[in-house]
Amino acid sequence: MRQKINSPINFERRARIIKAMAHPSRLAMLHALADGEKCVCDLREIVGADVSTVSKHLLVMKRAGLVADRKDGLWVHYRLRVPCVLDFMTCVEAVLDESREKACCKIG
Amino acid sequence: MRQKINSPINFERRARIIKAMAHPSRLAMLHALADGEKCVCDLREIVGADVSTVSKHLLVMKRAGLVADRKDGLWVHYRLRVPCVLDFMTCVEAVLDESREKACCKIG
DNA sequence: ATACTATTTGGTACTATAGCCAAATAGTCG
DNA sequence: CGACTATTTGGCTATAGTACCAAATAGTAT
Repeated sequence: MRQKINSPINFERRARIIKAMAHPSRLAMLHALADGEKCVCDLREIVGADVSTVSKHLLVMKRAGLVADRKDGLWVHYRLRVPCVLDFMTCVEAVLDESREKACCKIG
Repeated sequence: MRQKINSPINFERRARIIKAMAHPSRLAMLHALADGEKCVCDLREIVGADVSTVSKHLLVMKRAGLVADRKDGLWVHYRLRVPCVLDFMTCVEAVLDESREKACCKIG
């Protein structure tokens, strides 16, 4: 049975997913995964943090359902599970643009 | 001059916006604002928290550029500034669906 | 000015998140 | 097995976010 769109429980579930994206390093990783899966070591280089930190970030995103992993020998490869999350960035940029407009160019 | 799409500073800016959405009450408010502006008192009823809490949530979203406010006598009306943020919910639901599928119906 | 209403701000207690180091686990290769 | 590499986990500290109450602010109306 489907939840009502505006039931509190639904907002909690959605917030968990959105929260899992709400970190610069995690956004950078999602962006990097756009062109295919990457091992933790690759992602570590991209975000430039301790491997353990990166691993924990990935766990957060995995639990949220944003990424999936695949073990291959010593390496664990992560991949985007629902690529549409990246499309959202266009809208996020629109928020930034709108803010810039209001901050610098509006008269009165 | 435009920032490179994957510059660290850009991920920070985007994370700030996404973080401002990453709370059940704030999502509920954004959803409620879809059909036009609402006063703080309306939003308070919708989320069922202390007015001061609601006010602080709104400040977070205002600073992020998600909502704008307009004073009218005693009331302050908030409105969505960039409605496309709500379109993202379709994708968030896809993440939830994908998770449900993997959890319950996949064989092997 | 006083009484009243809507909203914001300050303070504080509580919980959650992030980062790093060190240690544990898992797999490869000689 | 022992040495080595990739990743995860545990533990700790620092920082950030949340919620409520109480007090301050702002506007209306008498």
